[in-house]
Amino acid sequence: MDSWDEVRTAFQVARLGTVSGAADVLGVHHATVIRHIDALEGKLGVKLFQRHARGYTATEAGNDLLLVAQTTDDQFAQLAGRLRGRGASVTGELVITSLATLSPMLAPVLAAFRAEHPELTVRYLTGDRLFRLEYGEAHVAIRAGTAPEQPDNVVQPFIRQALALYAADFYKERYGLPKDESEFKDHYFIGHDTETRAPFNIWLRETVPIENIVYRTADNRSNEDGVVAGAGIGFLPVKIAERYSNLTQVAPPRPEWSAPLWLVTHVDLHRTAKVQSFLTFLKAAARDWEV
Amino acid sequence: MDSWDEVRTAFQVARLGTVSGAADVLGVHHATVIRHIDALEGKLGVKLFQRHARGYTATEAGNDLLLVAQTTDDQFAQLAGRLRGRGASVTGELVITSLATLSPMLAPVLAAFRAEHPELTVRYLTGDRLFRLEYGEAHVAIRAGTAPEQPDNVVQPFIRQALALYAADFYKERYGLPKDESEFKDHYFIGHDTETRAPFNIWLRETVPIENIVYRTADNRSNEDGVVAGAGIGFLPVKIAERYSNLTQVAPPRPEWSAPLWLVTHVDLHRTAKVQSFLTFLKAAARDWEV
DNA sequence: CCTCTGATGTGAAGATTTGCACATGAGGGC
DNA sequence: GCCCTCATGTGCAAATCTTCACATCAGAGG
Repeated sequence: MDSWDEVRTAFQVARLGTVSGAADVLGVHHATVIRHIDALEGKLGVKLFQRHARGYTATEAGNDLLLVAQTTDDQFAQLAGRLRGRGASVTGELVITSLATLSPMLAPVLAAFRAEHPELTVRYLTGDRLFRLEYGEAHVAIRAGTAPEQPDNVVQPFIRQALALYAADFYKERYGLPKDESEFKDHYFIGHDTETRAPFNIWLRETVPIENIVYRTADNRSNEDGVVAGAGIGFLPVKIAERYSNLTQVAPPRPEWSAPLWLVTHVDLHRTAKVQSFLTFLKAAARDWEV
Repeated sequence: MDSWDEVRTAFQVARLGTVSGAADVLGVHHATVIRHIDALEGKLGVKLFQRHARGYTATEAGNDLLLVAQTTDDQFAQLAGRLRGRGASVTGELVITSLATLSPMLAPVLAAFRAEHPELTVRYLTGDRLFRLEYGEAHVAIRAGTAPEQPDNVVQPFIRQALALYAADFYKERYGLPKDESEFKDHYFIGHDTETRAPFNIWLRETVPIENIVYRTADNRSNEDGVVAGAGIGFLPVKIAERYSNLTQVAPPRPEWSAPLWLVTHVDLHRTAKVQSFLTFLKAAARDWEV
């Protein structure tokens, strides 16, 4: 059965009883209908209809086909309805991936977005490995660093996350706070263990003597924990630091410290209402994360 | 959803994950598959797949389609199996129509044929009105008289039903029997009420004085009842007369009395195994009905 | 009885679909 | 690191399918 269109044609003929009627419904010429039927009967080796001058009447085989094709027609109609609706509405799954750092900021946004769209299921993926948009693993990715340049991805600038230097009360009581940058050499800092291309990290290594970077971590979460514990002065996103009452801002955020974030979507999904709707929502919510 | 073939293409792509694989299975070029998908997505306004260099992965919409199309594919496969089997096997209905006269002879044949084909349902239609093969009312018709000449019907000569003259015991005891044709003028006969073109009836009216045809009936069954009741000498098919023990053959069957019978089938059904099988069976069984 | 309408059926022209060739790109294995 | 394989994607020619025009036929209605 390798031609579903012919089944569809036969279905309409069986339903309506005439070739001409079926041709009208299908929007094709009646000759086409006749040829479809002939072809189908030839392939199946069964007569589906008895031909007479007043129309086609279905044989037993034709009636059997009618029943099967009727349900198919119904199911396809339902499917088309669902699919067309899905294209224009915000339902189903929305899969977001980002660096784990952004989780505290993103979580309330995702929760609010889902609250606006009750039929939506949010999947928020963070992890060490990069989730690949190309394979449908996510609808939207938030990436840091230099602009990704993969061909099938739609990349747009998001925000520059405001970063500032913070010290915990424990540190302040023990070592005091630097009044300005010139006193940094007399203080202890928290930095990345490995040399990264992150702007604030480069700035840190250029400004502070390497021996003053006394607490080094491998990931952002550990870095945050170190700052909060008073292991040294360290960089934190402003939005994160605001969550702790025991932190004092040592220096206000500067643009040159922050790496740009990028919103990345797959080109196939970028135009969908679901993705567009979320992007708009996200950008509005992120306005005050900016430097 | 006005192109089931495109759904079928999308189904194979969703199932296999690659355009090339789907193209192989479908027996078309991969470019065709791509265009089908593009067309379908365009019509539905939804992305069914995310394209990447290693293949196509289905979106939620694509997975939805996959589920629906999978059942469709299964059902069509089953249907094709049933239909193809039906073309080559003797199952379903077999609808026969004939003059009511033939019922006594036909019934045992139909019973035996059905016994050979347990999946067959026999519908034997007799009645005043002619059942029309063109409208699918019957698979096989047995007609009397001159050869029917409708274009869509396949007509083949069947048999000439052996007719003979019979008298019942009641008649014989009261009037005796004619020794030969010359004594017919002294006997009473049973004939058709209206002038028919049936050969035996024409012969009767030419041979026997009209006033000797004293019992006239409108249909064959009444004619038979009249003969059996001894209302006069009358024509009966030999096969029918044999069923009665109280009948004496007044004159043996003659070819010129009998009208030819014809087997008629609709051209669309004539080549099917069911019809062919029945025709063969019927002709074998009818060999001894012949004149 | 005759016409008129609305069916099916078929050969030829036209339009759409398909197939082909080639380009491009991503992984896997040596 | 490089090649080799196997994907997708696209312009153009070819083949198929569709449409058109016309023929035929059955039945309804005067």
